[in-house]
Amino acid sequence: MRNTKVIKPTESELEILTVLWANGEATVRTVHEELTKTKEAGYTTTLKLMQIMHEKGLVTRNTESKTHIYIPAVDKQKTQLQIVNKMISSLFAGSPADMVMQALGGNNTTAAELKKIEDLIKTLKAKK
Amino acid sequence: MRNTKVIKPTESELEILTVLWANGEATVRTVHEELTKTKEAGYTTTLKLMQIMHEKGLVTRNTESKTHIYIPAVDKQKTQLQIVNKMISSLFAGSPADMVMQALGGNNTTAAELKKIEDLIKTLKAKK
DNA sequence: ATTGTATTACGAATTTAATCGTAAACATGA
DNA sequence: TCATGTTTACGATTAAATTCGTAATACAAT
Repeated sequence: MRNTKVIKPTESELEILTVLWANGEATVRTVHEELTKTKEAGYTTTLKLMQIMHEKGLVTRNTESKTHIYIPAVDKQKTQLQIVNKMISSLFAGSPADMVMQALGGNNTTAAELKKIEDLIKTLKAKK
Repeated sequence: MRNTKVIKPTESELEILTVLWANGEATVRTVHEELTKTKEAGYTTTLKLMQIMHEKGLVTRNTESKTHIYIPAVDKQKTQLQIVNKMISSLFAGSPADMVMQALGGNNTTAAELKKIEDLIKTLKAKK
């Protein structure tokens, strides 16, 4: 089986991946500016993190021009699922429903969002 | 406002909290034995973690008898919600529905669980 | 060419989390 | 009392994640 090695991104790495997923690809500067909308960070810190991510294989990069362009190398859906599943098993006794109830119950979820989920459930039930 | 300081439990601390929540209270030995069902861990490591949790205020403890009894000091629902919300905002662009769809879609969720969620949504919609 | 600016590379320092060895305190039972 | 086992306390070590200073490199403008 290939790809047995599951790389677990850290908190900071996830933030960076999120920017990359949203943009398809990005320079360090772009990522950094996106991040600093939310939190403090030095430029070289972001750079270093992205270099480490490259070593880990979380991203690839195009180094043709001096300003490197970073591309996410892990799938968004897969990564999200991996993290959500981990949380479900470690914090919700393996019950997705329990987790969903927390997520929906505590949040001011909009009617539109509830509808989306309802539809999803219908689809899932149909598959059974 | 009181309780401004939000303590963010680490991964290991969450595992311990989960045991404490399930039991109401527990000794280090109980917690440790519960943990080692799932993973490797030395007794003093578990002890140390629980002592640190006590320093942080994540647990209280009764030291009347030599064998101390630990009691969770943070609310289960609140803590779960805090973590789920953080994940929604950092990894799902703030959309609970997106997160739920990942959680349900990728998982082999049982029909019973789907039903539970459906009911929950009905309740939430009724409240609007 | 020279200067100024942006970028990468490198490595060190710091911080936080996790692990574990050892000793002291205490209780129990022989 | 003495030996044994359990528990706590303490501190050191390791490991992982994060931060950042500094230098080298490239590029552009003058």
